[in-house]
Amino acid sequence: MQARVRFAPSPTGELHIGGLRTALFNWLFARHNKGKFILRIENTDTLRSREDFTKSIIDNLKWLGLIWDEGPQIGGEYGPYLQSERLPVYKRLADNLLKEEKAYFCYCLPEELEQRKQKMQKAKLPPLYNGRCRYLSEKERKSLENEGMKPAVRFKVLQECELRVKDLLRGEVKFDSKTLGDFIILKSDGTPTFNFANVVDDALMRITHVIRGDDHLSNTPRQLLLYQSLGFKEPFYAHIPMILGKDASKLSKRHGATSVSYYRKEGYLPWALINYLALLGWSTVDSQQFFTREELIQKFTLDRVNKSPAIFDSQKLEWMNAEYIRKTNIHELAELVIPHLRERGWVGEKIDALTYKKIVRISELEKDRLRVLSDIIKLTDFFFEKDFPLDDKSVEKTLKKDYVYSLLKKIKHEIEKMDLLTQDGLEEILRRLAEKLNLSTGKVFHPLRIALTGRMTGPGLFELAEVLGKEEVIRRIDRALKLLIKESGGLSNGRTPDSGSGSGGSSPPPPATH
RNA sequence: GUCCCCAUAGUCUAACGGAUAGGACACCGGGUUUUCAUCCCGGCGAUGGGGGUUCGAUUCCCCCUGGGGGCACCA
Repeated sequence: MQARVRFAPSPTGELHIGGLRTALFNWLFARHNKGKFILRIENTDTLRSREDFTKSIIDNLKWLGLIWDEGPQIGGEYGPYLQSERLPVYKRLADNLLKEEKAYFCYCLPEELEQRKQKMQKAKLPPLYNGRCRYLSEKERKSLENEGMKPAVRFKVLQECELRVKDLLRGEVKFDSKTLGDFIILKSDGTPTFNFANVVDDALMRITHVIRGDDHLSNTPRQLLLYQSLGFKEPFYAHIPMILGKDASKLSKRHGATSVSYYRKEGYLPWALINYLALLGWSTVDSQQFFTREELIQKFTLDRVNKSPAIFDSQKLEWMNAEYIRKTNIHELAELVIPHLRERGWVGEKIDALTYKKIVRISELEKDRLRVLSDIIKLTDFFFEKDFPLDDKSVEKTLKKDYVYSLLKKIKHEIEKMDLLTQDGLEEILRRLAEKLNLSTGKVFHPLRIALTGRMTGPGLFELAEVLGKEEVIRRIDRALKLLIKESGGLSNGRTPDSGSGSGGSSPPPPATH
């Protein structure tokens, strides 16, 4: 028998990290077993379901490469795959249950139910439905109906019995039907509830293995009852551990970003996300960390899925993303980085050959510093903006040393003599200059770095200077010189500069004259 | 409250009932580098508690504790 599994998100929000992990395990299971992976949209909550969420979920799954074999947009022989298009199916099966007296109409109002529930909780009783509408006579029903009451359909939990969930991960889990209580299968507006729609669709879509979050384990006995009453064969179950937030409660918005869209926007690579998530609750004997797609499919089996919940560690995800960025070749990386540059307004829709070359080179230079793709923005402003800001601390600590003014002048002079500013050429000039002035190389490199980039950190000085080009480098040195003139104007008006290095022998720059 | 699930370092995890309890992230130290990052080397750090079973328990059983989830006309 061919394995058929499904991912059945409800479009009441963005695709969630936890949902994605469930989708991933299903997908891996299907691919590993050469079975089918089915996508079904559970949009029976008419109030909260939104079409744009459906679109977004579908879009994100595609982005991640978790492609389904049957489902929205591609169809399949067990469709439709949107629950909102399957209403007649649920109605028909609910009618059958009514006819067989396995279900009954319930006229209780939501407010009544809520009140009763609270009472029972106060009395420290399990808050189950009390069965008020279970034994209504035909007459009573008619009169309620005449009052215009729209009933819900409630499933009758008849016999007291032990329900056994055969879970592939946890073994046999037993439940007592007494703890269940009659539950609604069709709401008064005619839409099915989760337990009902889920069972009906899984059965009709020939789902063989239900792989889903641990939080559904306690729903399973109700579903088992439905399978039996409907005359369907129950599937195999695998309840995988949930993903928790830092405080070990169910991962939710208050733990920070949980939507796949967010990670996509930030610049996480789809496979990094998948690789990281695969390791949350699953592992190989040797604790292998990195997997190619083929490897993961080949190695993934349910029997190596852990039973205990896992805390989502965004730091490790970030590390893994950085690892994958480093493994990306520079042309691919450039392509990945371009949308971020575009969004920032640093490049336009059309990119000419020269700009493209520059982006490729910058990607290469910054590669080791990127943890997420959007980091490119804060790292490379000096490559794209003429008037990038200078870091105050760096200016204070390094640029304002009194030997720097004359040093920068000399560097500028040397550069002006070059035909073309090349990486090697600049290095030679600066090293020679350092030797001549009896300065350590650092003393020469650092001030120039700040003049060119505004900060102490970044790619190799010679490399980045070559990207900037001769003219721009000179312009930036001038900018720094002007700044020093202004600053020292202030200094000569009272404050004394804290003593400089002594070597270098430069005279203090002239006071500003404006 | 009740039912169910879970329990190895801060985090993710490995370990036929038999190793100094292994790996990864984070953290700390050192080295390489013009800086940052990368890279390399090293370090810190765990079987929740109590009972059994056994020659021997991380591993099997029971109790306790702790955490989580369900008990909706949400999914």
